[in-house]
Amino acid sequence: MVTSRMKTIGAGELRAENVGDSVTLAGWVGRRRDHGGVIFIDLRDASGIVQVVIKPEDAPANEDVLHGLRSEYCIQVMGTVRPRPEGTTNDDLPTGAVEVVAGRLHVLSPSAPLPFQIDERVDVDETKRLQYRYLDMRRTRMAENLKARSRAIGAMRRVMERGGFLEVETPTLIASTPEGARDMLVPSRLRPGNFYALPQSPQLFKQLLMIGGVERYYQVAKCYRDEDFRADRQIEFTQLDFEGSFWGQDDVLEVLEKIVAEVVAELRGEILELPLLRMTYEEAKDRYGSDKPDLRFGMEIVDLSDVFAATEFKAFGGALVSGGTVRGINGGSLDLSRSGLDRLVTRAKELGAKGLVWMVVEDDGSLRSPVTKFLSAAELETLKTTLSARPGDTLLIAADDAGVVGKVLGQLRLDVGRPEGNQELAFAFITDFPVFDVGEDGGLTPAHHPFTNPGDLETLINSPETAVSKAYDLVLNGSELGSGSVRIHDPEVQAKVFEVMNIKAEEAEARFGWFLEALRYGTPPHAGFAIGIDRFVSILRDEPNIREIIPFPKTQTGADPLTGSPDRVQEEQLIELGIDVRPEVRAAWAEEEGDPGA
RNA sequence: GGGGGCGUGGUGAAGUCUGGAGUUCACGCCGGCCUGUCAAGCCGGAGGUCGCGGGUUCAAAUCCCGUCGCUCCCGCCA
Repeated sequence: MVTSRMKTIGAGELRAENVGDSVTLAGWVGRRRDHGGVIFIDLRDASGIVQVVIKPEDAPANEDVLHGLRSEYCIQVMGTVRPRPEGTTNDDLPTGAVEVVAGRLHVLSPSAPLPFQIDERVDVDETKRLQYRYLDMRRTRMAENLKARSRAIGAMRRVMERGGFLEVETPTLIASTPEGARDMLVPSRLRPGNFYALPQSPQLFKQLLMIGGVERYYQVAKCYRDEDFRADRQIEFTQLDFEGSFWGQDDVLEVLEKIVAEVVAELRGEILELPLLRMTYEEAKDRYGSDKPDLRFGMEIVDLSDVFAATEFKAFGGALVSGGTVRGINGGSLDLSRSGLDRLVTRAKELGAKGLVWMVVEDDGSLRSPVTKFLSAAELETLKTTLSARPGDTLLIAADDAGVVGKVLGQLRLDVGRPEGNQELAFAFITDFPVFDVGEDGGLTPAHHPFTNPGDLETLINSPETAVSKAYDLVLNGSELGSGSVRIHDPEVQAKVFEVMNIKAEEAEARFGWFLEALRYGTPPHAGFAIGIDRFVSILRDEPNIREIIPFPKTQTGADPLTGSPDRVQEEQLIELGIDVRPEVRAAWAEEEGDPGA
């Protein structure tokens, strides 16, 4: 596979049919088993591992290097493939039926003693792994993840090419837009005091491509958002970004289905059943308390407002009277102790609930709970029926306004029910997102970027809090894989949306005037999507975070332990850029360098 | 900005709650023996400022305060 003048075949490619071949191998010394008279080496390269047998009498010229071979030496072996002697084959290796008898052997490059072992037996501290990422990626886990990432991108490209999409690169030094995530900034030398931003997405450029007549565009695009890190968030990440003209929502979702199915087939060898589930935002919030529901398990949120419509229990009745709701989940056979149940109550309060009612269904069907005495027998019976309660089940009930109840029960559902080690893939498209998120104070914040088609303009203007936009997310196992929307192609609508989103006309003109201008020249209706490749592959590989899928990721504080970035620059560079570091930061530097103990 | 967890020879862990000599285990490393192993085996050896600083104490890896690093989460991520 990766042959050259220095090697004729990959170590991992050797099979019984190669017996008798003279081969030249090159790779790294994995495990070395030195029996004094005979030495075995597991020779590893990008294709896999093969056993090399070295006997001094077969290779007298090598005598001086043989016993000096150490882990991760880079070597070249000229030898002959032969079947392993009876009883010494290794069924755990694809190459286990054969071995290579070494003739000449060259050390191409010795290795210093390793900072950690290359084998998979121990979880090495991640900072150490990142500091020596080039060694970490010799280990199976990282090597396989890099291959999976490459294959996933390859599968995506196949679908795009098949669909006639044009790959176009958009600039990564662009104008800053203060809405949304914080921009990563790059100072300009030619215009001192001015800054580029790195793109949070290619959004406006791909819309310009639609206006430019490209019709079908895609790009494997690096995106940048200067926000805090999470297991599934880095400040730079990669998306498959695509857009189509004369498209509506269903056109986008159908292409997405092809992409997702191709990638799943490539990495999991599974045929995905299409079409994927579609669910509205409202339904997802109602049934799962989340806009990215984990659909691998049930435990749905059930509205109990009718059950307790006339209750005398103040916690429930009070919430209902003030326009709130009572909802519950059947947690199934949780079998929690009293302290375990109390922890759920504490958790619910952390999440914003005033309290949480738990009930355990006893063997005789009666309900054990601190609050049963406040509830009528009829209420308890209806409750059991409504939640399909069976002996052993634990019921969790919260009462408050719908937003709080959804958030609390949605999170408890995940805390209590999320299946560990479940390899199932539960995809869903979440559609009909609201235009605005309504804050606790009733304030409106845009739920999407202002280029999203807001649907019905009348609704947007008269009751913006209920407006539903043509925006959709792709969700997998409770993770948001990406989002997209039908875009605005009418400059009048675009201006109106800026207005509703509290971006003043002069400001919109100053910042997006060029884009409003572009919309005026026969803009086709268009729609698109962007899918997060790091997240997608990390879930398909069952990895706990996206760093395992990124070759050179950053730590939670944005540092790269290998190269030492970010780093201070020379004063001359700052002068050239016309910028200076603020005095308080310089003071902190001085303190750091002065007397660290003080 | 806030909350939780972790930091002990090169690597991974135990020891920390309940203070008493850097103690232990596995891997690796170095040397020796060994001709069919594949996590090779046997024998011997080296290697640590218990993240860093301060405090309490006769005595601190262990208790207290601070700080740094890593990590998970909330906020944030239109």
